[in-house]
Amino acid sequence: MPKIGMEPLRRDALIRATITEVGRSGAKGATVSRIASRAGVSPALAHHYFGTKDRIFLAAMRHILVEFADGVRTRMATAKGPKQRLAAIVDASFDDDQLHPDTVAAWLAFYVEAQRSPEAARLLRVYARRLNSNMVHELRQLAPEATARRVAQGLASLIDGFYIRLALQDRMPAHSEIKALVTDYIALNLGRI
Amino acid sequence: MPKIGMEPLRRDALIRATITEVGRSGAKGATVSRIASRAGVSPALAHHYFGTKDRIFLAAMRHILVEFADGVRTRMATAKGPKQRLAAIVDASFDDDQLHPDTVAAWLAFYVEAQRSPEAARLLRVYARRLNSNMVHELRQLAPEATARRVAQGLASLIDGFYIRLALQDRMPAHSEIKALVTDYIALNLGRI
Amino acid sequence: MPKIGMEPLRRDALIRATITEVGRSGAKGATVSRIASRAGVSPALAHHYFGTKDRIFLAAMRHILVEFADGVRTRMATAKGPKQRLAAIVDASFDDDQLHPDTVAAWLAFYVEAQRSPEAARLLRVYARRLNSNMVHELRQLAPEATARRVAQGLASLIDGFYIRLALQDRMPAHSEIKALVTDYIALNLGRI
Amino acid sequence: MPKIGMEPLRRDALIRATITEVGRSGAKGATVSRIASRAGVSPALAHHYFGTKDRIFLAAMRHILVEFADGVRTRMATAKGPKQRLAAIVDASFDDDQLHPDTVAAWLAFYVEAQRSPEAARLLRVYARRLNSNMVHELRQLAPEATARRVAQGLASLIDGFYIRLALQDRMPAHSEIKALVTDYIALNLGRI
DNA sequence: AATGAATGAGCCTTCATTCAT
DNA sequence: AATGAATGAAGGCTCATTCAT
Repeated sequence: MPKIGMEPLRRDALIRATITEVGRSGAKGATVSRIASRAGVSPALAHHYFGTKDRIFLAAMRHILVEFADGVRTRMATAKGPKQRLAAIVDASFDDDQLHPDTVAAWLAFYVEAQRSPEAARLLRVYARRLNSNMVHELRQLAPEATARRVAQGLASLIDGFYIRLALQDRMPAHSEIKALVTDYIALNLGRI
Repeated sequence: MPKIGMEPLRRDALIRATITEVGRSGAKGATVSRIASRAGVSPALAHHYFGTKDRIFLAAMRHILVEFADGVRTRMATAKGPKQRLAAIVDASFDDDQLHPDTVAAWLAFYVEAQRSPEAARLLRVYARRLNSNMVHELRQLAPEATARRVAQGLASLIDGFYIRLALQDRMPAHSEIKALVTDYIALNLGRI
Repeated sequence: MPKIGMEPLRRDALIRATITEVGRSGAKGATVSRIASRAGVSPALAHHYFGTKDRIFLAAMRHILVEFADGVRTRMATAKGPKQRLAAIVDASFDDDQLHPDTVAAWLAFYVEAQRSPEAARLLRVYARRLNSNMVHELRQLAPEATARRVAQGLASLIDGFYIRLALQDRMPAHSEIKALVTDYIALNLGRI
Repeated sequence: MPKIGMEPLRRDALIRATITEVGRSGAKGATVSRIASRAGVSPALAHHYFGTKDRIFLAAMRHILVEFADGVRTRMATAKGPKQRLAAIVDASFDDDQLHPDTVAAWLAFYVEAQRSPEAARLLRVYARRLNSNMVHELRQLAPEATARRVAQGLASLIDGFYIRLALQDRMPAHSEIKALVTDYIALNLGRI
């Protein structure tokens, strides 16, 4: 019983199913069949909407990045001053939604997949640069240019590092503690301001 | 031209080929055929020596971890005092050998694979715990227990973060600069000692 | 030209192809490729419908056993008295359909395969017990319990023995003569009733 | 440490290993490697002595048939009169050695294999004919030619039938009971002589 | 006499993808 | 709009067999 206006719903369901499936079964285990079946549709429909598996993956990646960007933007809107705006970025990174195990695992899997997909790499680059320029822009108001660039590098690495460890290591600190560690990093680097 | 005593040579060649292949083609693209052919042998021989693809991967992972552990141990041997010993760990982490693009990529791929392989996860856990206990042990001589544990977490995350970014991001700082950033992290946290 | 409702047709074709192929090439020679190609489909489709080769084999075995059971049931329906019902079993066993060389050979091959497949063994056990209880039930009306059990054993063995010899020996008697030999066995054991 | 005069020992060990292995793992599961390893030698040596796997199997089959023939011959030597000589054949068939589960299973497996190996089929035919002519020869002294031929057929089938059922069915009667059933068959057919 | 080394051939199985309906 | 039907291509793995030592 085909209905009209189903397309956006199906696309969304498939994207969510992809993230969950990649998170749980890994990039290798996430077959089109499984993704489709999780979304409640046939594998053929997934191809109908996305063309290839790569494009399904790409769409899912884009979805994750957009959600993160939205999280940053929302928090930025109400933040006052560079310090609060830096905190907004950190907050968005360690938002409970973003830290859902499936999402973290999927993020990591996509991250790695990106090494072989130029398009995925481009996506990641765009996001990374935007994030970096955001950080540098705020940091520059608190420290010299060179320091700002340096701290931005460290900050991004620290965040990514916690992500990968959350995905793979057991015995990790609580989310709140992680956030505190990242915030500390900023404070330490800029001196007790 | 079959000779005797080939086994260790073949095993080694296959392990190296695995690391290179995983680094370049990813965990998915690294088929037994490609690995074997890179090692100059038939796929059947790879199975003859390792049994399954999983075990080939495991052996390669073990190889990477052992090499890293050796690097740490060697540097530790000549290091004097906790600060130098911490520096030894950082040094070993950013050794030029360890930072070879193929190795970094392979390390990352294995890291992710570990989410589905209990045995690989175990390997990683052992290595992570040893590293952590090493760090904590040194840090405890420079700061209170709680601080030591906290800094060790941040330190490990920072290192992992740089690794993943080295594998995936362009425009990364020079290795020396990265090492400086990590060293700074320790210094900042322990106060200018 | 894919049509709808193909599944039962394909399953059937594959099962028949399996029996023929196992009969002609043996259990070892009957590869999924050959079976599929005999059924006019790709090997992938065979897996699509049956999952594994084992399950294809199992389905084929079940088919043979069900056909035999049907033959018995049909003949039983119109048989009057225990002697006729015993004859019905013998008749069904040496029905021309059941005695088709491919079927006999397949039956034998499956019979042997069953030694390593618990599920196949279970299938065979069920069929053997049903057959035995059928025989004993009829024989008991013509002779004491102990005799009935004994003759049922001999009868089943005699039938199986002729089967295996039909599959493997040359210079076998005609089907009618075999049937007479089996019928004689009953008569001899129960006395000339 | 190669020794001289090892050949017959190795051949024998390999043949025995083949029978055991085929009995336990089936014709499919009995690989040259497993057979060789059970015999305590390398797979290469098995080929050195027998050339191909088929020839190893053939040798094992021949071994079983010869052992059976020896059993018959030995018992025949001391048997007096046709009835005792028929009993000798039955006795040899249900000798405890011949009924060892591995041997029965192997016998059956070879029996089936023979359908695809002309040489194995020839072996089997020779043995079957010799057995048949033995039986007929004795029976002819107790009954008319036609009866003798008929009973010989039934007798051989009954024996083969018990064999296959011993290999595959559970809940079989004791060996002694089986032997009695077979002996009864002869007596019933020849009248209470 | 015996084996470690090595491989070609082949099998089961999976999966992304296409197509007619 | 949606799917069942179907397959080509490829991958992991096994095994009989060969060969130099």
